[in-house]
Amino acid sequence: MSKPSQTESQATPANGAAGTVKRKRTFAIGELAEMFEVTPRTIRFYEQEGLLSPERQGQRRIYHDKDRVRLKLTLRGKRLGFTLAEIREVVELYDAMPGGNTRQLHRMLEILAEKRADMEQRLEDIRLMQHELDDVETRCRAVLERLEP
Amino acid sequence: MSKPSQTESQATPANGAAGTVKRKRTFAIGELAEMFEVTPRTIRFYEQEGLLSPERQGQRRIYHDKDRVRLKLTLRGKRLGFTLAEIREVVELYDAMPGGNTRQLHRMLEILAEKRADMEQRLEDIRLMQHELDDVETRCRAVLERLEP
DNA sequence: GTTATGCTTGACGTTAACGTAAAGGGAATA
DNA sequence: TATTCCCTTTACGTTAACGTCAAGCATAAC
Repeated sequence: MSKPSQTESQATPANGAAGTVKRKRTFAIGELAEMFEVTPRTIRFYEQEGLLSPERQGQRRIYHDKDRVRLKLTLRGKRLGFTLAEIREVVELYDAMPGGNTRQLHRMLEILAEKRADMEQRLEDIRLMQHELDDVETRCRAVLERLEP
Repeated sequence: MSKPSQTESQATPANGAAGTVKRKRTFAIGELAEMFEVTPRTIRFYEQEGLLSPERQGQRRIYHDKDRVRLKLTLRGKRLGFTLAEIREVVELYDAMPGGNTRQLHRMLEILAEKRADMEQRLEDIRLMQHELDDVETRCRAVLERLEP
């Protein structure tokens, strides 16, 4: 595939040594980028699209663990073929949840149902694809068997 | 989603009535397009990209059942997030299979293994996503419970 | 001090996968 | 015969999701 279908490659934790107070770990954009094997540009782009809103210290962006999690979810959504707009829609509603009005909550349930149906369709597609892979491989090996003793 | 995640909506079989010889059914581009809920443009584009090679009668494209199947597989591949280039790579090798040399066959097995790994990653992503959906829905309903008696 | 590293904000470029409009052919139907 | 469909090719337009400079700031290392 063209997409980096990895999960998250833990970078070396620069702070938070054993025996120390579990200080809130933060990340620079480059660290986060390396973690997930994306470019800083990608992360800035996601921010511009309303998917992330990191803290600032002066100019610099400071990412907390919640940002890291959100990035992870975003990338997972991408691997599943969701557009950034779709992901943002969920994210925004999710942020508005505590204290969200009833209408928003119901809208959220609607979206959840849609996504769920989507996942089911994807599962079915994957199952079918796997069967085809099995099929092709079987035939492939059969031909090879006749060519190589 | 933006994508038409449907399977195939059987169009009315214009020929092949009961009791008739199972005449090879063919399709015009418009019929095929309607079947899969895509535009003719999309189908022509796939041909241009080497994914389809329909028969011609004069100018007109005539699609046989094998073309229909190939289109179906292509669209499934798309729903799974494969690029047209990736799909074509498999399709081309698949066409070259009977009579294909050993090297090609082994290359095919390689690709199959890759795709298989990809499917596994996708399954994992879907499982994780489903859990998150469950999670969010639970919390969503909890909040609603406190708002609506 | 200066060199290097890593960050910042523009801003224009690129690719995939089509969309859309123009101009025309041919057969069937009114 | 004229109109209506459905098809054809050509060609330029569009959108999403970044890539790729360029120019500049700040801090850490030498």
